[in-house]
Amino acid sequence: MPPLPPYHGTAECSEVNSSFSSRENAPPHSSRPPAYNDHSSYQLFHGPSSYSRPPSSAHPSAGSSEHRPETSSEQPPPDFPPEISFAFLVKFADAAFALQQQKGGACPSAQELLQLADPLEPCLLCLAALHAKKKTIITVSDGVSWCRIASTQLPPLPPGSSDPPTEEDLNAAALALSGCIVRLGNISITRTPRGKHIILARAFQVISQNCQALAERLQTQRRPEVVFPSLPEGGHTAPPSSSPPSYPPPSYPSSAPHPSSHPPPSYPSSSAPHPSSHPPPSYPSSSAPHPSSHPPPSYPSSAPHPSSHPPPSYPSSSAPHPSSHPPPSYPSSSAPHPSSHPPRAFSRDESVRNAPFRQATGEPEAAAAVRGELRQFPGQEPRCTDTRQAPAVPPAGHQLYGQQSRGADDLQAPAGPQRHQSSGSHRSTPYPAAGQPQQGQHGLRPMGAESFIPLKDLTAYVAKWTIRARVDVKGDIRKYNGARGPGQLFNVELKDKDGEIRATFFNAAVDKWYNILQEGKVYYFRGGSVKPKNPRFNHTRHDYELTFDEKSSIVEAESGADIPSISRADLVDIRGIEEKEVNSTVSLIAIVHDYRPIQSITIKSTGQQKPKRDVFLVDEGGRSLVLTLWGEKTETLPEEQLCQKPLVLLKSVKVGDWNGRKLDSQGNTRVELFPDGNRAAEVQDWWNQEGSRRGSFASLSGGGLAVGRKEILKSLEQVAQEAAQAEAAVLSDKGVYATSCALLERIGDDRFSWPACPDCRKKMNEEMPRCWQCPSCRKQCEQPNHTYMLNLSLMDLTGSLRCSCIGEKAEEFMANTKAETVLLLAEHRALDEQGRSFQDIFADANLEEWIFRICSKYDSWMDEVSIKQRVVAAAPLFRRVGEQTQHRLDFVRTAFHHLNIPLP
DNA sequence: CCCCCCCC
Repeated sequence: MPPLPPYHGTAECSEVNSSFSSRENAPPHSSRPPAYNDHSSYQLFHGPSSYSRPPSSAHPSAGSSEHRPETSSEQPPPDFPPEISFAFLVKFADAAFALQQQKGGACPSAQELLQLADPLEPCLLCLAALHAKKKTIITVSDGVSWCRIASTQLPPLPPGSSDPPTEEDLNAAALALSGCIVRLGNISITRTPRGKHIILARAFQVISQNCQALAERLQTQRRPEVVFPSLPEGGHTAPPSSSPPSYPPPSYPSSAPHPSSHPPPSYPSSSAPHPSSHPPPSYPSSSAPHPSSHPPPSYPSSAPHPSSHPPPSYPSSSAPHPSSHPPPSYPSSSAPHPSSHPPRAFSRDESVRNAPFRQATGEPEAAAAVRGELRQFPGQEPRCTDTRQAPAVPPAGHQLYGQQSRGADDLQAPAGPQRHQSSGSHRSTPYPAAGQPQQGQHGLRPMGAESFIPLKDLTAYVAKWTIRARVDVKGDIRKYNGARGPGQLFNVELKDKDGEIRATFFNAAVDKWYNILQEGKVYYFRGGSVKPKNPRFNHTRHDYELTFDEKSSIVEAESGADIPSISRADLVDIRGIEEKEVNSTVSLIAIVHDYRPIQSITIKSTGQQKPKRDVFLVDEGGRSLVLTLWGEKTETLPEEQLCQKPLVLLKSVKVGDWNGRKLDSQGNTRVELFPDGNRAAEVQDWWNQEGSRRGSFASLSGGGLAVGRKEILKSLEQVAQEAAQAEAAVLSDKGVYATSCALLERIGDDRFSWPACPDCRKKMNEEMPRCWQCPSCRKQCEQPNHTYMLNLSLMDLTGSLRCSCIGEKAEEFMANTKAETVLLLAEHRALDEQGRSFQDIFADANLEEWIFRICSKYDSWMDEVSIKQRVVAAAPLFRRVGEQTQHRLDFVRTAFHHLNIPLP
């Protein structure tokens, strides 16, 4: 297709103009130019093209036209079929606007918009098509502009094709779509994190094949791509309208009912599997045609349906606009615009300029941050050629410690675990020169008196040495089975003023020294052996390591104030951990703002039990991060401390990547309550003044899902494929985990919970009113624990995926409402405090984009084993469609203003 | 002489 821009792979395209128009909704108005007809607003947003253009006097959208793409000034060919139009997308706006009026200014819900847009079946001329990666990419035109639409449906195959069809068959079939008029079913528009728009058609159907000549003619002419007005970042799925097409501009009065120029679509409604002669492409396990992608429209009969009801005519005398926005009086076109949204230009370029997400949209910080990370994954749009890259979201409150001077900022040496009780008193202790041991405070002259050497000077070639060092970290005792039988050992990390080294104690030395050595204290060490370290296991800043035995000499030193405990330069803040590589080691100071009970975990490899406790850390960045304390480290933070939300220093914790980022204690982790130093004071001050007043913190890990930079996002197709290819052992055990960015198209609202046993979670039976029994564990209680089991339909460019979501995680999709509440709403047909019915709660969840953590596992039901997907965590990506609608409505007002049309 | 670092 030489005149058409090359296909870049992702059906990215084209935003069809979904902006708002006045059209039929516009009242008759004296200033309205005669040429202002059904399509003038289309031009307004679409650029100077094609359809009859309003005189420029009525079209003063200054500042916008120069941003528009060059568009052809041609009319569509006169023989162009009337059903072909992009206007269906524009219609949506009218209907939404009308609905907003009806709702007294409130935004239509996503569900309402969806119903407005029903049946979502525009007809367009196919100029070109191709089939790739189970997608059919159709380039369609309305005679003036073009866009691409992706569908997961196969192109219709000629009879006699092999089954399953080969790639060649599919490509040939796609090619044959050129010149056909296709009806596109079940359309949605989504916006990718990088601002591209993707139009998806769940299904398409060829309704006429004899427009080849038309298509060829158009293919040889350069025609503009349809461009959406630039929407705010976070722009989102807009179910477009598809009322009976109205092209070319007819001359019916603007307020008249829409002439229904077409018979109702002859194929079943969009919710049914498409009756194509060929089955839809089959994805592993998940790709069956969506059985109920849209509920049957239960649209209130009084609502204006764009295709069946005359749109409201908004008499100019009507009451003041009930919108929450400034009453738009719009006295004249020269008056300052009252809208908070300036007239917008409608080019992609502008959407780039608007890119700084948070500022532009007030989007929640977490979502912006997630998106900031998403921009790190060009793989999400593999062939995306544009270079726009919104600036990374700067981590709020982020501070750099690396450049700080040492010394004053360094933490002072702790005297032991209860250091905070004697804070700061060591600071004035004069620093003794190395090699000149001090007189003991009690006249005691320790054996180190002869001299000691700095750690950094210690090598295998120093014959007889004494060192003076702090036990910076004392590791746990570890049992092992070596070549020479079982043994035990522990490590310490020794530190002096300007060096560090690791030392190990084996077997008898463990018995002798483990209890004597105390973390944080300073000792003179003598009689150890020095050997080169193995850098694979030992990451200290020293080339050697030490071994002490039971005959070594270790004597506590009198003071250690000269040896800083930890340098501020070594401390990271929580936001900084996002950047850290998985498995790296970090140290930080933070507040423990929450904690979980100690659990006993069975270690898979050994079968032994190990205690574990999750605690939640926060610092002035406001991000929460979970730290798992393992084994004996659980004892470092006892409950009575935890409940006071203490300040802690964590030295050498490992960065993990479960649900984003987390931390794990290691054998050599040091946990210190109430550390000293500037950094400690900083965090504590923040907590005292601000943090402690906040109820919750956005999580970098744990409950909510934050996608770390290193996380690879997978398409739903990949998720299903990789699950299908995974080892059976993994699928039946842990499951295969993947993270995906997708649209939550719908949550099934029939059977969304089960009465779970509070003890074993099995389904309980109600033996009699207020008497439930668990058939599994025999527990009896008055009230079961109603637990969500949601059926989610996810959708992305590559297809759809059915997932379940169980338990508390599911509450996130349900406006944080408990299953029991939703059940009650359903039972009593009641409304909650926000006036929502149970269907509203489901409806409001639809069409939101999330980052999903999906676990694929074997599941057996009725003796049949299949792979099931479960959402184990999710982070919202964009704001609601409804919010976007609000923005678009503002946009309409601006347009009305510029057209000199008074708003009703 | 160890060198494991865990669980959802």
